[in-house]
Parts: sequence; structure tokens; C-alpha cells
Amino acid sequence: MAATIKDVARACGVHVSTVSRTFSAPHLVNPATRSRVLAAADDLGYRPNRAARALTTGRTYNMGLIVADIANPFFPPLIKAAQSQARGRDYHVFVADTDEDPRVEEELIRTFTKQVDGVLLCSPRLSNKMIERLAEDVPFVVVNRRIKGMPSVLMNVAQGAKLALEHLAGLGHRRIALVSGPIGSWTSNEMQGVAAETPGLDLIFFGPNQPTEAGGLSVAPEVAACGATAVLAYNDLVALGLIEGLSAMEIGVPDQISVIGFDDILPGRLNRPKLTTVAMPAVQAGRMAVDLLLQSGGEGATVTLDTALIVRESTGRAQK
Amino acid sequence: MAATIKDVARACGVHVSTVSRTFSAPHLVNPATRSRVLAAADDLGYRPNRAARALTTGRTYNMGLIVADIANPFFPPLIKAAQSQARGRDYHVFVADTDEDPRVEEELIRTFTKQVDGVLLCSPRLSNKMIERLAEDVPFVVVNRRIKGMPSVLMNVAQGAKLALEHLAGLGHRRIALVSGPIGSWTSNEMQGVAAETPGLDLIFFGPNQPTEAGGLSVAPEVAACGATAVLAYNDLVALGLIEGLSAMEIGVPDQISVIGFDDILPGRLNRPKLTTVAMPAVQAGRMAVDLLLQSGGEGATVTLDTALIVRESTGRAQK
DNA sequence: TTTACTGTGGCAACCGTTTGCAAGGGAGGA
DNA sequence: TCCTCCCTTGCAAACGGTTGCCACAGTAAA
Repeated sequence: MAATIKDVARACGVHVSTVSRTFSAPHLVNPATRSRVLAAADDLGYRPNRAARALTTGRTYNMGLIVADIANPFFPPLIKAAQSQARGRDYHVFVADTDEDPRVEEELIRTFTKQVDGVLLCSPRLSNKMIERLAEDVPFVVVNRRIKGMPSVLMNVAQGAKLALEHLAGLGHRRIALVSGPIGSWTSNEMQGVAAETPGLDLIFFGPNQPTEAGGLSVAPEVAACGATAVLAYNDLVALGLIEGLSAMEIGVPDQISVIGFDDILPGRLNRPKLTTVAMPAVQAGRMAVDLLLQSGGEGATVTLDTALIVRESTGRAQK
Repeated sequence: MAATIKDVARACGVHVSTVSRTFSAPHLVNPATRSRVLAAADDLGYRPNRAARALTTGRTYNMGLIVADIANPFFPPLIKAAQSQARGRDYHVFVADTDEDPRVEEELIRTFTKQVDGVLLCSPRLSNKMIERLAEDVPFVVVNRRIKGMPSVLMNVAQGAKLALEHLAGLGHRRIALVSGPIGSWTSNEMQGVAAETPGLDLIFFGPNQPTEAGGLSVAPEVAACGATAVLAYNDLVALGLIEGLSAMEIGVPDQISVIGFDDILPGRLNRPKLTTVAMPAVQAGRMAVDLLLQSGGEGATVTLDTALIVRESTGRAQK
């Protein structure tokens, strides 16, 4: 069995409280004693049991990070950024995947409660109301969702969508397909909102769709049939699936249809044609989310991060 | 504050032990009492504190999953499979990323100790010796690494490499470049072993390399210069980077050089040319690893899973 | 010398749960 | 009627730490 605080105490003839203080309040113990304790601890391979410590202090020094789908390349950079930021603050991040299922999401949050000091909720599929209820048990920071009074990290999707639409308009596109994401996605709503407000465009909405390659693949026929010369897709995965589906139908991108995605994930950069996309500041968002959780103590600060249009090869002039 | 077992006990006039038993040993409590307790618990929104429970029982019903790089698309399917398998066994999986850094890996394992019942170590970068030492504190299942006496899930890399080399030989390739992965990678060693034993081939080794797109990109010039007509890459990411680098040098794949990867990740399927690769059974591996951890209690069972060659567009006949 | 601190370390309660032990009550058999 | 036995529940000690309080030096100030 692993050594406990008692073993260390016995080994160097002091009370457990002295050992405890050696680790959690070193200034309260005499340097000589302290080094004796440290030596004994090192000798026995003692490491404080974080779970036990959490029981009395209420702080676990862990945080949870819940994402809808780890397999979506958008998330890993965010996750890595959060983990490394947390590491710098002496925290650890536990990641869990909900499989896009709100029930799993809720269950996961419940499990995290009491095992972590807070949860980073990325692109949640739960309703605002539910999230607010769960927030009574554990502090949240939500990413890509706006909930009143709750700290959140937002990516400026509206701005990105605007840039994308302007880019398409500049290339002569008028009839544009909007391929949205899953129900309950804040991002999807933002996109649609901006598009609807932009004058002079002829929009066709498709959705809801799975936010994956498969989702894009399956709407490809409808998109092809609707007469749009350009597509704004929910995310890069959808865009990629769409291009795949389109080229299976011998429809060239960007020659016959232009496609823009969101996120700027790796496969989009490797794809032929390379994907034009709205880059989301995932790394920054991961970092900010951690900081917000640690600083705010649950108070509702909102951080909005800018997005940027990256023009590559999947968009071109509209054909007449 | 969240309700504790005491609140529930008080609310329905029984002792805490009765409440405890209602949840962890229901058959020991009178049905009438049980339902009273359940009602009160529900009323107060009581949920057992898993950390506190773990303190006495020694079981957390959590397991850790450590991967070298979540951003490598190879891992997410494995992670998802492990999570869903674990969920079916009433367990939860916490994922952490080491950034390919052995020190972070060790630190993470230490953090997990006592917070989980076991750790799934995927493609570890730590030395065998270190892993064995750490195994004294927490049970492991290692994936893609063979360590004596330790339960492990292996993917039959040797078989896959053999298939790949046969495929290349069949296409007339003789001079083949082997682009390996990071130091300490078992997979890399397996590949090299098989290649070295295959007669009639003229092999050139390149390595160690980062197991990423960047790694592939940076060896591209050397590979191009070495005169090989085909490349076996450590994984798909490296293969993709390589193709990218090669095409930047106006070298066509597969016309001038054939490339085979390992893993069968999504970007490889979307890439142009679509990547020929050795598919790794990541999903199966994730499931098996969970089962092994739960069943074996640390005993050293070894499971080997088959791989399969998937021929797509990045390989072709050798040019004379 | 007394007084008043200050630095150090022991004591014990507590965090939320589990669990071995024992006691009380009722039922059934002798 | 008395004795067992079983069912149900309470009691209290753990699990591995933390922390407020108190006591015991020394030390410096009065």
C-alpha cells in the first residue's frame, strides 16, 4: 500500500498535523523539522492523497472539461490548451466526451460534481435551463454558449459569418446555402442570425444536421439540387463531407460550388482543395476558459474572441 | 451546499448508516424504510459523494486514460470506445494528454493514483522500468507496448507492416524509405523489426521523428533525395505531412513515390490522394483495454488485435 | 524578574461514507 | 412459555487528510 501521512509521522516522530503542515503550510513548521519530514516522506514515497484532502478543504485542484465529440478535430487543440494552462496553475483537467448526447452530458456533469472544482462546458447540447440548474452544484464556464450570469467564452461567430458572406458576395455569389448544425447549438443560431440580416442574399437553410463529415455527406444531394452557387457550412467537418459528396456527384469545388467551413481544423488544411474557413480561436478559448474558472469563482464574466476568415482553395468566383 | 447523507438521515429520522445502506446494500434495509429514504434523498437532491465513498471503499469507479496527443486523430476513436465501454460498466473515464512529454506523463499518472482504480496507458513514452515502478501504486493496462507481467492490448503492427511491404513489393518497389516515430515507441520498433527481416528490400531508415504532420513535412526533402520509390510512414499524420512536403517539391504521389501510413485516420480518408494505410483497431483496443482493467485486476493478460491493409490512392506501381 | 509575544507542534474534531458489531423485536419451534 | 434465529437498525470506528485551538518553550521588552 502507498504510504500515508501517518506513516510519515511515525517515521520521523512527529504528529500527523505537523506532516500535513509541512506540505500545505510550510511556513508554520520549523525548517529543521520540515526537512526531516520531507526526507522521511521522500523515503517512503509519500504523496498526499488528493481525494482525502479534498474532503476537508473542498478543493480538488481538478477541473472537468466536457466536449460533445473528441473526435471532432476542433476540440483537441482547445483541450490541450486548457490542460497546459491548468497545469501552470497546479490544476489538472479531466476530459470527457458526451457523444453529442444531452443525457450523457448531464450524467457526466453529475459525476464530476464533487470530484472537480469546476467544469468547462464546451458547446453544450443541454438546455440553458438545465445548465442553470446544474450550476447550483458545481461552477461552470461555458464555451460557445451565452447564458445570463454565467462566465462564458464566446467565439465571434457572427463576425466570422459576416466575413464569410462578404467574401462570397465579393465573388459574385447571391444564392447561398446555409448548412447548419445540431439542434440547440448556439453557433448555428448565430450563423443563421447574421445570414438572415444580410441584405441582397438569397438564402436556403438546411438543417439540423449532424456536425460531422457524415452530416455534410448526407445533405450534399439537396444542396446540389437547390441551385446555390456557394455554401456556408456549420463546421469544417460538415464542409469536408459536403465536398466529398459533391465530388462524388462530379460537382467541382470551387468551380461549380464554393464551400466555406468553420473552425480551421487540420484535415481542412490537408484536403484538396484546401478549405476556405473561418478560423476559431480554440487555443485561446481553452486558455481563457481555465482562467475564467479560476478567477471568477462563478461570476458571470463574458469573453468574446475574434475569428478570422482564411481564404484557401474551396471558394472561387460564382459562375453565371 | 449540496445535501449530504446526514441531511437525508435527519430528514427521515434514521441513522446515516441506514441511508448509506439504502444506496450501497439495499437488501439490508426494510422496503418501507428504503422508500422513505429514497423519497427524502430525491427531495433533497442528494447524490452520494463519490470521493468520500472512495476513501473508505478504495474504489472510485473512475479510470484514467493517458494518451500522448489528443490532437492525433488516431486517439479519439479509441477514447470514445473506452468511455462508452466504461459507461456500460458503471465506470467513468478521465482523459489526459501528455504532450508527448514523459515527465508530464509521469506527473499525470501520479495525479491519477488514488483518484482512479486504474489507468489505461496508450502508446506511453515512459521507459518500461518507470512504468513498472509506477505500477506499484496503481493498476495499469498498456496499449501498444509489451511489458512483462502487465496486461496489455497490442495491435499487430508487425503483421500490418508485413502486409504493407508485400503490397509495395507487389507493385515493384525495392528501395523503400522507413520513416519512423519518436524514441521509445514500441510501434516504431515493431515496424523496423519486420522491415529488416524482409528479404529482397533495400531499406533506408529515417528517424526519430515527431509523430505528426510536421514530422513528415520535415523529412520530405531527405526522403525525396534518397532515391526510394516508396515510403512506409510511422503513422498517417506523418504520411500526410510527407505527401504535403513532397507535392510542395513537385513530386507526385503515387506517380513518383508511393506512400503508406498507419492508423487509418479521418484526414487520410479525405485527403487527395486518399491515403493507403494499415488500419489499426483503435475502437476494439479501447474496449478491450477497459475490460482488461476491470477483469484482470492487474494480472498480465495480453490481447493482440489484427490490423488490415487498406489500399487507396497513395500507392502505385514503381516507376523504373 | 515579570510580562508579553512569537514560533512551533500536539490534540482533537471534522469532511462524507462505509461497514463490522451488537442490540432490539418479532416470529416460529420446542 | 421460553429459546433461537432472523431482520432491521443504530453505534462507532475507520478512510487520509486539514485546521482551529491550546500549550509550551524561548526571547525580547519593560
